[in-house]
Amino acid sequence: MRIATWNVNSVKARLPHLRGYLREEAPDIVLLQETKVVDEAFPALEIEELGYNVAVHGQKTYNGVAILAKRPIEDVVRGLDGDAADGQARYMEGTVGTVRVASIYLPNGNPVGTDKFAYKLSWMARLRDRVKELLEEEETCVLGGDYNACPADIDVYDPPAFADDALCRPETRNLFRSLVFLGLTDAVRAFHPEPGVYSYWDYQRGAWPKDHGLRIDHLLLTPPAADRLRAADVDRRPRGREKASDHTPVWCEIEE
DNA sequence: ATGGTAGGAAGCCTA
Repeated sequence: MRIATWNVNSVKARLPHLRGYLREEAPDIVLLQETKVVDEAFPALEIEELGYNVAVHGQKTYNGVAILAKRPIEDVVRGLDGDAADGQARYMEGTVGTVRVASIYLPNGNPVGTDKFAYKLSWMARLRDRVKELLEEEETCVLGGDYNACPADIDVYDPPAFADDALCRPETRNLFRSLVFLGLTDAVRAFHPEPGVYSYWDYQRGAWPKDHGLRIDHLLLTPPAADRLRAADVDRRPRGREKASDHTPVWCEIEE
C-alpha cells in the first residue's frame, strides 16, 4: 500500500489539485497538513466521491490535519498528550487496515528565542513521548507530516543561511534525532541518501525555479512498518503547477 | 535589496 503525506496549505484553495492527485496517483492513504478549516467546513463530499474515507482535526484559519484513506479509518485520536492547554490542531492518528498512521504538523518555531520556539521544542518532546508508547505497543506505524525540521545540512539548499533558523537549529535537530533514534526509519532518507531531496520550496524569491528547497516533510516508520518498506520518494510534480502548495507530496510503499 | 509571495482573515498574522 502507498502512503503519502502532503502539506496542502489550505485544503479549500488546493481542492482541485488535491482531487487531481487522488485521481491520478490514487494512494491508499494520504496524510494532510495545514488544512486551515474547521471540521464542519472540510470538503469531505468532494473527496469521498473519489472513493476515500475522511477523518479530520481542524481549526479556524491555522493548522489543521486530516487522514484520507480508501479503506475505513478506525480508532481516530485527535491531539497530542502532555499539554491540556494546547488548542492547536496539529496531530491525529487513525488505523487503516493493519497500519496505524499519524498526520503531523509540527510547529514552525520561528523566530528562534521566542515562545514559538519553546512551544516547538516542547511539542517535539511530547511527540517523542507518544512515539515511545507506539514503539512499546510494537505497532506497525507510519508517522507522516510536515516536521518543520531539516535533519541535516544535505536537506538544505543553503546551510549557512539557515543555520539560525528554527528548522535547522541544533535544538531542533537534536530532538528530531532523538525521535528517530528511538528506532524509527526515515523512509525517504533510506532510499535517497543524496543531498537535494527537497519537499518544500518557499513562495518567495523564485525558490522553486531555482530549486532552493528544504526537506522538512517526512515519513517515519516503526520497525514493523520498516520491515515492510519497499520504496519511498518525493513527488515533485505537484509543486510545479499553477496555484501550487509550497510543499509537495512525499510517499512510501509498504508491502501488504 | 532586511526585500519577496501565498492564504485566511479582517484591516494583520503565520509561514
